[in-house]
Amino acid sequence: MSVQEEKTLPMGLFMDLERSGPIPLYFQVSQRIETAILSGELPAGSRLENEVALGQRLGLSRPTVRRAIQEIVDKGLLVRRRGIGTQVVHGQVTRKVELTSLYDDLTNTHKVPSTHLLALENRVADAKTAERLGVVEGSPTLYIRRVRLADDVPVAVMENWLPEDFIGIAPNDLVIHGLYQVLRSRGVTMRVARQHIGARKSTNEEAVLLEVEKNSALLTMDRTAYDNSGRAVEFGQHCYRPDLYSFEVTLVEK
Amino acid sequence: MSVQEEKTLPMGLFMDLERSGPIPLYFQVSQRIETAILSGELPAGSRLENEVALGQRLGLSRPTVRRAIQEIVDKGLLVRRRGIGTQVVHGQVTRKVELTSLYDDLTNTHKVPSTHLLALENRVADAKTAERLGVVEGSPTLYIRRVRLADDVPVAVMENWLPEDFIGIAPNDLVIHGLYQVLRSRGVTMRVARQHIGARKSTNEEAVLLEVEKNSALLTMDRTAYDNSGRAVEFGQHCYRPDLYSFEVTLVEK
DNA sequence: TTTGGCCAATTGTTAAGACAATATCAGGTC
DNA sequence: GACCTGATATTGTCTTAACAATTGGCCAAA
Repeated sequence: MSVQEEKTLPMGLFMDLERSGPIPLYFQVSQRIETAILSGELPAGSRLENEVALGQRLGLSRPTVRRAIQEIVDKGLLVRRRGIGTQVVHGQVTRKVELTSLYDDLTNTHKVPSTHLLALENRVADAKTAERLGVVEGSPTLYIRRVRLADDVPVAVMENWLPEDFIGIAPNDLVIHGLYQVLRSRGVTMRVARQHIGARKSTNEEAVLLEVEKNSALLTMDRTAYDNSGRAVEFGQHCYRPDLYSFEVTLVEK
Repeated sequence: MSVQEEKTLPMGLFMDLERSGPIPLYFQVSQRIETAILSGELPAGSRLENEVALGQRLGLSRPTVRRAIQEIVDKGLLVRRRGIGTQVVHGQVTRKVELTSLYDDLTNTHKVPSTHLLALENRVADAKTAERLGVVEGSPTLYIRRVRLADDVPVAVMENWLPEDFIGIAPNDLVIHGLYQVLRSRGVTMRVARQHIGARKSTNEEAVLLEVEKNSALLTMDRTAYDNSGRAVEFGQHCYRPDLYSFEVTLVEK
C-alpha cells in the first residue's frame, strides 16, 4: 500500500469573487479549482480543503461550494469520499468530449480547418432519416456532404441531414464556418446529442477523398443532435481518418 | 413552425415514497420520471409539471425535486428552459455508455459471454504502461490478454495491465467472471475512466483470433480506470469487431 | 398593423441550518 | 497482540426561504 500525498493545500489565491457580475459564484469557484488542478498547483492525490472550511474562507454557503466541487467531480478531475474528503485524481488530465463539431475541435487544436463542399441539396427523407429527425417519411430535408481538412490534409467525410426549415443555408457559410456555427448563428442552441461510434473499411470513393489506401480502416460516427426544445435539428453520418482523429470520453460513476 | 405537444401530464402514480429507507428521495423521484419517459407515459415533447408544484404534490422541497430532474437532464432525456419549463426530448431513447466492462455489456444484452485466456503473467512496466498506471518504470505489473466471446463468437481482443497489488488473481476468476467483477470483489470501486476510441487494421494474429479477414477494420479503445481514491487501477488496450460492437455516447451541453 | 412595454410563469442561483452516513483513528478490553 | 468501541472529521441528503433572469403572451400606443 503506497502512501498517499495528504497535504491539504491552502489555495491562497482564492479571494476576489465577482459577487455582482453575471457569472455564477459556483462557476467562478469551479473554474479556479479546475485551473489549479490543470496547472499542477493542486497535484495529483492532494486533498482539497473540506467544504465547510472552504465556504467560510470564501464567504460562501456550503451548497454553493459543494456545487462548484461537484462540477469538477463530473468532469472526472476530483473524487469525493464520505468521511475522507475530496482528492485530485491521479494521471494526466485530458480534454473532454464536448458537444462541438469537428470544426470547433480543429480550431481548438490550432489547426487550420477548410472544407470541400461535395453536395448541398434538397432531398426527401427516407425511412431512416425520417426516424432520426423525427419527421414523417417523404418530408423535404437538406442534405449536405462535405470533406473536412485540417492544414489541407483531409480528415473526414461528413454527411448531414437537416429538417426543412434549414433549407436555404448558403454554401459559402458552410465552407467558411462549419455546420454548428451556422446553426448557432440561426438561433439554434444544441443541448443533447446521441452518438454511435464504430469502424469499417473505406469505400473506394472515400479512400480517394481522404487520400488513403483502398480498404483502409475508418472511424465512423453517427449522431443525432437536439436543440433546447428537444427537437432533432441534425442527423449526421461521418467517417474519419483514424490516424488523424479519435474520440476521447471520460466516464464518471455516480 | 410545428406545434409542440404542450399537455402537462399529471403523473398520478407519484404517491408512495420510501421516506425512511436508504434510497435517497431525489433518486426515487428521478427513477420514476425516467420510467415514465421510457414507458411512453410521458411522450416526447410533453411538458413536465413545474418544480414547485411537483414538490408540493410530493411533499418534497424544491431542491430535492430539482435534483431529481437534473439527474434525468444529465442523461439527455429532459431539456429545461428558463421561463418555459421542462420537456421530454424527442427521438428514441437509447442506452447510455456507463463505467462497465465488456462483460457487463454482454450480460445486459442477454448474450452468453465466455473468455479465452491468452496470457496472465507478471511484467515490468515499460515507459507507457508506467505513465498510464502512475507507477515508476520497471515496477512489476500484472499483464492479462484475453479474447472475449459472445455466444461463442469472438468479439474482442483485450490487453490489460494492473498494478502489482493485483498480482495473484486466479486465472479461473478471469475466465468465469470478467475483470471488473474480479476487481470489485477485491474491494476496488472504479469511479473515473478515460477512454480513447479509434480504429485501425487488424494484425494477422488478431484476424485469426477474431475470425475475420486479414486487414479488416477494427474498433479500438484505450482506457485507464481510477478507483475512488484517484489511483489508477487498470490500463487496457482493446480492439473490437465493429460488426458486433460499437460505442454509444450521449452528450449534454451544460 | 406593428411595435413596445408590462406582467406572469418558470427555471437559475444563493443562503443557512439540521441531521445522517461513513471512514479514520485513538483507546481500552480481552 | 487482536478486537471492539467511541470520538471526530467529512461528505451526503433534505428543508425553508428569497431573489434573479429569461421567456412568452397580453395589451396599449404609434
